Amino acid sequence: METDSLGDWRRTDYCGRLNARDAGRDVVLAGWVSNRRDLGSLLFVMVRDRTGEVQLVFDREADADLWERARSWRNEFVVAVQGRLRERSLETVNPDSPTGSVEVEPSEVRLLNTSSNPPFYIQDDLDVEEGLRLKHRYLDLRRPRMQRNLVLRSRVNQAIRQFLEARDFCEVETPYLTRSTPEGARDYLVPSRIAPGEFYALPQSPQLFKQLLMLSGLDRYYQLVRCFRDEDLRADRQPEFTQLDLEMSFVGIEDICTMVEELLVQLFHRTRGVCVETPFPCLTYRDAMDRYGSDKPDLRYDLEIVDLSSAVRDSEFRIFSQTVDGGGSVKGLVLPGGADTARSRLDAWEEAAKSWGAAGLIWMAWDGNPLEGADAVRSPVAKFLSDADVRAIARGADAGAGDLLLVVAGERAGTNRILGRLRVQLAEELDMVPDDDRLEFLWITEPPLFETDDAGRMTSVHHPFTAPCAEDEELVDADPLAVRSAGFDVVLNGVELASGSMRIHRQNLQQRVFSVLEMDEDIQRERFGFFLDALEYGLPPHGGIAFGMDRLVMMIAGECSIRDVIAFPKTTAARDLMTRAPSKIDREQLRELALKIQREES
RNA sequence: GGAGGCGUAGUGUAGCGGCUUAACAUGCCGGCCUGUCACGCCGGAGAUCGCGGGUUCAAAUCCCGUCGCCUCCGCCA
Repeated sequence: METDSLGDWRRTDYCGRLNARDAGRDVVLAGWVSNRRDLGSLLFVMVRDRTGEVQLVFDREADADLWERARSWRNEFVVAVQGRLRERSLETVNPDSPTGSVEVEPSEVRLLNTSSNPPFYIQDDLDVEEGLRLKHRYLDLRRPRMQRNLVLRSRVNQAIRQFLEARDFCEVETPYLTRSTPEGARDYLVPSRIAPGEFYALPQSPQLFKQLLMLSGLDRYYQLVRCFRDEDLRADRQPEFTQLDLEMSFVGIEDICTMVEELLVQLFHRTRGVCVETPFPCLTYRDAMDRYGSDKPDLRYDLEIVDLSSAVRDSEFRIFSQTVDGGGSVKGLVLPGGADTARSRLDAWEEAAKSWGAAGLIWMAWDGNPLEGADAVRSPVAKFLSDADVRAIARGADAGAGDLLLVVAGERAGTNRILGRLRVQLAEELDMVPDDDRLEFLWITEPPLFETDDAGRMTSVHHPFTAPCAEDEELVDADPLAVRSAGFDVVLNGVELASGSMRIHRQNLQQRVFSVLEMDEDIQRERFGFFLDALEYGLPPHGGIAFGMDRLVMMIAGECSIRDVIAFPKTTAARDLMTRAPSKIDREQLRELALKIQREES
């Protein structure tokens, strides 16, 4: 099909911004045909650009030649049109469209490019396999909703920069080709051509660089920076992701937190027009685990974990009393009005709890008034419980008639974890998560500094540069697992949005922490020598935080997957279906990098 | 590494041993239509049922394997 050149035509307006106030003007528009309605000698064509769409009207009686040309247009053809914008007559106004009060009467049109029929409709309420969207991402991104998300993301970035620049933060770029520092996630590695057999690692975060910038005296640093972690993917996790990384010198936790709250208030106000309340509620890690069984609890619903340990300490039911005797916990969740829950569902919950490591899940349903004692409750263990037990449990759980109590007994941390997962599942299954735009921010503070991994080795909960709480510093060598860190996370609706901490700024403490992590001096020198050297030259007290930008934008956009706010994301197998990366490389490239591919064992 | 779900015209689904020449919707192509906006009406084309193997007289349908996508667990300092 023959196409025209744009020539000297220049767009005067974006389609989506036209309204009745513009009526009477001559306009030049350019965009993609989004829809045609051919009524015979009358033809309506919608033209779409980044901002929206507007209707063109071609009338054979008005201009047979133009009408004939427009009739050959198909969806997604690229067109430019020159014409008069006119107000629609009252009966023909479309109240559902932002530009529904106007239409364009073209005087001349140019077909700038044709298009094959796209594999899916370019419209918002589409329901196609995500793989197909990713393969044709450039078309997926033509959808208004995706464009809105990209524009939103740009605005968020802009608002962040403006906020931080106004507070004397300085954006510094740090290297992507850097040194592998084992610990933490798997590195993405880049072979060096010039140094055969040696590798760069892509940064898991600019952590050490930003601390060194504090040493340099930059005082306040930030960066919107790509980070890389070679771990398995999730709906909220990509192998390359963007962080808002920032660091401040001569501050305490509260300075960083206050500033972050102000930033979030401004961000949500500017981009979504909502008021975020500050200060955010604050939970210690321990409280969060005890009350919600999670270090990122969703506070949009209650369903708090109740501790029944003291209520059942002297219970005749041995499983309860012995658990408490042995230092464990008996805890539960109360479902108000849940007494009539179907047996099959209770069984399914027990199965789930067992799959998470629970010895069992005991349910107690109060059909009558709990004060009546054992007669009022139905439970598989009812026969083991005395009247006094049942009353004490009901009191401890604050359960009333019609309520259901789900109980797990066992070691404290495990019990919390299991109930925490059950809490999330119950909330989803029973529709307890409000579907309004509620935003429940909170801080989680004082997480442990260390934990042990499966093999019993000591590892950092956050990273090895996190400072311990001042009052716990003495415990670092003596009882490392008891040490609380000066770390803090921002949680929003059950999603970890940001994680920060005060950092270690004295070499001696840093070395003690490395030692706890079972790194002897040789290993410390080999892995972090440059950093330990630097610590001799006056590192100021400092701390910082890093936001997951993909998650943040996802939350602001109201999307459920970070893939919907990333222009070109990867699948759960870390593939790019559009470019088909990763891909094999040719022998010559391998040779140049001094690499050999080991044949797969079959 | 593990668990689950999905895979059938361009797209979204139905069919789940033989009533199928694989159905429906939408998109696409053609025709008709002067106020549509999910336009409408009429007609048409379009599918090696993801791939490979097996069971069976007979497989889209059952079994095994494999690939791809999604969700979750492990993992993500």
